[in-house]
Amino acid sequence: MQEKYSPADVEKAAQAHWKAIDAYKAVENDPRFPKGKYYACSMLPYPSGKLHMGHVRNYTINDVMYRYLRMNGYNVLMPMGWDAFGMPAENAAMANNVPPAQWTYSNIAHMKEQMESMGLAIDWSREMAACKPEYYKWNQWMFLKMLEKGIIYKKTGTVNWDPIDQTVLANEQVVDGRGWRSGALIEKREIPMYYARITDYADELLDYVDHKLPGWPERVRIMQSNWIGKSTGVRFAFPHSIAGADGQPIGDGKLFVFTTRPDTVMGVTFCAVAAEHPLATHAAQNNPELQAFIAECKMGSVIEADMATMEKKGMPTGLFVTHPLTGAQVEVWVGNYVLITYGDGAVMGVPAHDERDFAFAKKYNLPIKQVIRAEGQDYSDAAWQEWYGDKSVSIVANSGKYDGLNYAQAVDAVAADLAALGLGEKKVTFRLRDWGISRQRYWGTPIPMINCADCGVVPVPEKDLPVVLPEDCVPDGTGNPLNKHEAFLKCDCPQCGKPARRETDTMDTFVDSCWYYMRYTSPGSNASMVDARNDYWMPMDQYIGGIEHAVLHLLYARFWTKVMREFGLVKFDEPFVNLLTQGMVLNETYYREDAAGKKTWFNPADVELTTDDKGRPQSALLKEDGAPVQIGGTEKMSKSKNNGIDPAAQIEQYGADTARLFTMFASPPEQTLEWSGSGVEGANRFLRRVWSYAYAQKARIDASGAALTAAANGDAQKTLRRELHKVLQQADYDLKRIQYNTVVSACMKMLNTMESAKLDDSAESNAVLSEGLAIFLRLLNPVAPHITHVLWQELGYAGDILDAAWPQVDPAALEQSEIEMMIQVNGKLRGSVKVAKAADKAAIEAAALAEESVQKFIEGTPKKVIVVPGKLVNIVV
RNA sequence: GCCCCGGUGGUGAAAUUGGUAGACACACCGGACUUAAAAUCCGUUGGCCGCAAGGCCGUGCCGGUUCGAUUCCGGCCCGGGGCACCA
Repeated sequence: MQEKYSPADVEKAAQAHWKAIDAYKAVENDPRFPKGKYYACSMLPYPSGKLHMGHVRNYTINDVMYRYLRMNGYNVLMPMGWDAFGMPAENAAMANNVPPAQWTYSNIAHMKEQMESMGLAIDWSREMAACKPEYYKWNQWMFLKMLEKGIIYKKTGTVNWDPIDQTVLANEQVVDGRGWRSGALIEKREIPMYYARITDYADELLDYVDHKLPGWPERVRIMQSNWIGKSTGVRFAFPHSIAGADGQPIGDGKLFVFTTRPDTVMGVTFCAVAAEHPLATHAAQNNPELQAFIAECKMGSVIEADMATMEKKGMPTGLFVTHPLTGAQVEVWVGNYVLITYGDGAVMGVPAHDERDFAFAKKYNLPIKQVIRAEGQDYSDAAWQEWYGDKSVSIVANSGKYDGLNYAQAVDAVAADLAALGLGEKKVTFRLRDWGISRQRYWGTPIPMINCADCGVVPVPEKDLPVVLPEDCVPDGTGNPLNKHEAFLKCDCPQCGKPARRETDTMDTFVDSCWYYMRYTSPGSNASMVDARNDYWMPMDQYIGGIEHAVLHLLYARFWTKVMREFGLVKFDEPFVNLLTQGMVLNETYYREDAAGKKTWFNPADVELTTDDKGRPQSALLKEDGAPVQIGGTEKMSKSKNNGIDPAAQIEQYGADTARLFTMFASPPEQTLEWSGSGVEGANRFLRRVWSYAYAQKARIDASGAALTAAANGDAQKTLRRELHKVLQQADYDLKRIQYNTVVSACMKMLNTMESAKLDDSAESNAVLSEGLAIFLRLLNPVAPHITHVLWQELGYAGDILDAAWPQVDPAALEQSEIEMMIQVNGKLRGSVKVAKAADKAAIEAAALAEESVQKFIEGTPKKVIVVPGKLVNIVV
């Protein structure tokens, strides 16, 4: 055994051993693991080139879970794969004139090496990459099945066009009116494309996320719920006879609106339509002023973020529609706050009971008619704002036959009357849109369709799948290179056999991540996308990934699963039973600002900090030139702030165990983690101490554990055993609730306890020590698998620590004849007293009252004495 | 604007969900070892008062419930995230 801890040697040896025995290959129904399967999976990485700290954190959490559960008898699966399609590869291709395929495959190779250097328990036999035909063939197969069932359909629609990336984005990919990757202002374009009917599943997706996913974090459930955005109300029409250019009534003579407050319908004093609404277009024909206003609205609507704060503006169209229940003529306005994309692009205006309508009516002097009062309140003294939002107390008033009805009654009555007129019905509206999956991009799954001059758009027959994406293209920034790839384009029409052209659009890469975690379960499955093995592993027991995927990926994957269920491919409703969203990794930032205000960011590794006597940072100097830089605060590690720490460099300097230990120790998995160079040093110092301690005690270790039963009679022995088992108990609890930072604390505490134990040289002491180290190494193993693997061997413990049984708390070790109880007087800590463990309440009370240190706080007889068993005594005076 | 999640020493954090606040670390300071430095080891470290024994205060702020509140309730302040003219 080496005297000094050498991470490089230790990790090389451990990793070679794992490789030699194929340690992490998971087999269905493996008899070695009696507790059954546990599928713990991380969100698959994009192969950007190298690992970042977010990956390290993600996979370490996954790995700790794996090792803990395996030692507890579970058949654990931890797979890995590559989100290998997507735009960065195209951008890199343009920059370096290399095909995306080549760039991607070499990145995968490099990142895989880095993962191996972390000592992760990955079953590589299940590795997948989204850009491999054997994978994306099944995207195409699902596409065709969904097309056949009408779950995918083609339509020409207004789409978000990203002018920098030259592609269409889903609504979800547009953030504040800008492309989620490029940051470019999004334009509207009309493009034919394929949509998936996720809205058909909106109700079920909402129901499960609201009520049936207890293993998901509350905030993710709320985010999804908001995203789906269910509203219940009534959709109804205002009849009219406004005719268009063709002489026919526009919209069949009906102006449809949607409202969640049909109980206020008698208070309508105007209608407002979106700038894009047919009535607006019609009215503008001979009205240049309105034309200009509509143009202004369309311009403004590009930047959604500004819309919320934008002033409510409108203009009358001069057109009138008929109120369906009163017959009154209602003027139609164009309003800049009405969205063409929601409902029917038109709203009824009830200024008395809607904040926006109220502001609008005030501004343009439109009538305000109150038709709601609060329960128990007079009609006259109710101000609209106070109870508009609270449907539970509103009563209809000033509305003829509806007077006196509460919300639910009014909705029913109004809906029934509108239905009788054939003008409306109850309706549920969602914020969620159908998912546009076509992308005008090269590096993705080809959409398996063929355009034939005679037959039109024809699906590729299943037998001809996969439609293989050529891997030799180099995009040049002028659109999709497939459009120039004759060998790809050229094909025969499956229907008529005549020469035809292939569709060149590819699928959104979110399709790839919809089901990859199921493909892991069925590697090599050629006859179907997943096989019987999927039934064994899925649904996934634990999914781990970043909060940034709380809506998009997780919603699409849930949708996809439900479609697969419909096709009989899976038997469950939801793919992910438990979800852990790990926190971001942060680091300090340093910058200099030039005269023009442009900031240059410096990597923390190149900056020297000076601190005051409390250790607070005072100033920062760039190592290179010794001149000061500004301290910019702690932010998410990113390229743009140049505050990333390279995991490879950390592993090189300290070893993987140190990197793992630090990332687990610094904060709980779900919280943000602040990088700290000295914290890493501390983690490394701990592992060096572990090694030195094991080295020093090696001669005393009796790995057989034979002497233990007779041992532990001395006070020091008992105390040590008690401490160790107590800490183990706590650590077990923390492992179960995935609070790994305190598990590391527990390891540190154990080492401290063993080091300071005052043991003699007896065989009994040696036995206690042997037990202690065996517990300690196994507890530390999930976090630091390499050093514990080697020490387990060096100290002569039996077998491979990987499959050692998890240490069990010995209740006998925890037993104490005497316990210390705290004494409070009026809730304030005043002293403590040792009492026999078996002491009854009266005895404890007496002992507490007799305690000298507390007596001076007690005058006369105590009013009351509260005894909390095993904890404390509170004396109330 | 609405909806979430946070706020605890100089710093990261803990407190098994109402029972000893600050575990475990980092940093700082002091000491040992060393010719010296690094490494290592030992010790102090929430604030205030006090020579000390000890006392008082203390988990963003103000109240409340309770024998007892970081934890529960009400109202504010601050930070982070999500949604945002959604009818």
